[in-house]
Amino acid sequence: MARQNEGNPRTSDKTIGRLSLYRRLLNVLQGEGHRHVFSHQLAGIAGCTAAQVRRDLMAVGYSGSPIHGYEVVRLIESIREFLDAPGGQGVALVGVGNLGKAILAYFTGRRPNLRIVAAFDNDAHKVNRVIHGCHCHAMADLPQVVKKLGIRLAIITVPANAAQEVAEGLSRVGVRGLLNFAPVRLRVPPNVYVEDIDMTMSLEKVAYFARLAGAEKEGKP
Amino acid sequence: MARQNEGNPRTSDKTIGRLSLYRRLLNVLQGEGHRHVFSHQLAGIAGCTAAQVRRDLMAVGYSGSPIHGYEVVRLIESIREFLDAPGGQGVALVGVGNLGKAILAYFTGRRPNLRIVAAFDNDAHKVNRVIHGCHCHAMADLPQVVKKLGIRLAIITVPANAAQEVAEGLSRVGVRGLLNFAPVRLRVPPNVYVEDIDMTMSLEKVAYFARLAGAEKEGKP
DNA sequence: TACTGTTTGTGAAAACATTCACAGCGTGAG
DNA sequence: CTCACGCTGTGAATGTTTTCACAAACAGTA
Repeated sequence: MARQNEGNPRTSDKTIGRLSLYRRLLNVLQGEGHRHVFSHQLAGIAGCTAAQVRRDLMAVGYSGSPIHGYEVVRLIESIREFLDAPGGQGVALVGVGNLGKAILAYFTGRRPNLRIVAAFDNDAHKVNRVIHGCHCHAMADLPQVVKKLGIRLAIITVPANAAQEVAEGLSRVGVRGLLNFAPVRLRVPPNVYVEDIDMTMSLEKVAYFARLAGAEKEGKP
Repeated sequence: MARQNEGNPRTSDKTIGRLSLYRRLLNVLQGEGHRHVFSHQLAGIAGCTAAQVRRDLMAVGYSGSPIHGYEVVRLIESIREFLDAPGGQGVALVGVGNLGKAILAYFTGRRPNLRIVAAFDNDAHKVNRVIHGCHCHAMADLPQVVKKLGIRLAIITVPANAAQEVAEGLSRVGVRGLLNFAPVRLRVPPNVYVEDIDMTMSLEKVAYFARLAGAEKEGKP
């Protein structure tokens, strides 16, 4: 079995993100009946350059042909091998408010490799009910449930003031990756990876750059 | 009036994001009664280095004192002047599904400078109702409403297959910034800024790096 | 067979972002 | 007054990501 090159310079954050994107695009292409794809085509759909695509694909260790480009099926498979945990991973969702529910709905029936297998909330009205196909447990049961299901990933959709405590609780029971929607910077042990989705920040970025774009009347000649 | 330095190297994406973050942290500090703050303190809360904070703050053109650090109130004000449009900007939200509703709820009563002033959907059950404090219009009325309210920013929370069309429609009626939640790369005119929030991609990133962190048993000695 | 056109994979260069490190400053101690 | 301290602002160094540009590969054509 081909061990993925060992002392390699750790694949970057951004490359991983784009690989995930490429895979999704490739699935669409496959659905449309494409057998092969060139780097510049993928780049066109993904919104980046062909060189970027080729550079990213170096990480997964699958080579295309200079004549036919990349074989769609094989490339999808190679990305899957590179990105996904064998056998899939269960995900916990903590905080079943508006956003939490929306995310449950959003992820239901998507990538079967990453399934939300348990939700948690401390609102008695939600506990022990099934919401968008997912059982909602009491917060107090989090440690047992996480351990029993072997959960290593969690999505945090609790209010800002509860997020740090939740993150600590999750880290303590073996969770190694957090997708955090609370507008707070979490302090976690170094073996836990945190990805923040900060909608307020993103919206402010949009507002700033939209304003710039609008103000750019006198462009360069 | 101090014109913001003109031929300056365009302030980066990342810096803008962090400025938004600093502002939020500063608001918390202010609420806790802090009058002054040092770069290293801000860095500690924001999760970056002191040099980074100082470098970012160069963009806003407010200098701290080597003795007291930054005056919280004045710094907030300077960031506000730098980031915000004077008088605030209205935002449209297109697609009032689970996610759209959650976002309406999330942004209601936050930054008064960025308010969602109109929602759009083509589900007759939602049209002409007020959802989380926001009037929902029919998609067909989008051009008129956007023009009448002078909206230049929009949040896209429609299904993937409708997103491109919606983005084009918005671009056509003067919207200059899009916050896109649909898992699609939008093709828009170059004077429209797009920021993507791709939850699937983020979750896959978390899964990948969490797995790496877990596998790192034999660290370096 | 030889030549053409197109694409991959990848060193090298460029662009961009972060961190280092220090001059300069103002305060408080002596 | 003089000194020492701790912080800011920023030039320079370092690190990271993206882009350039070209050798190598090979199908098609004649």
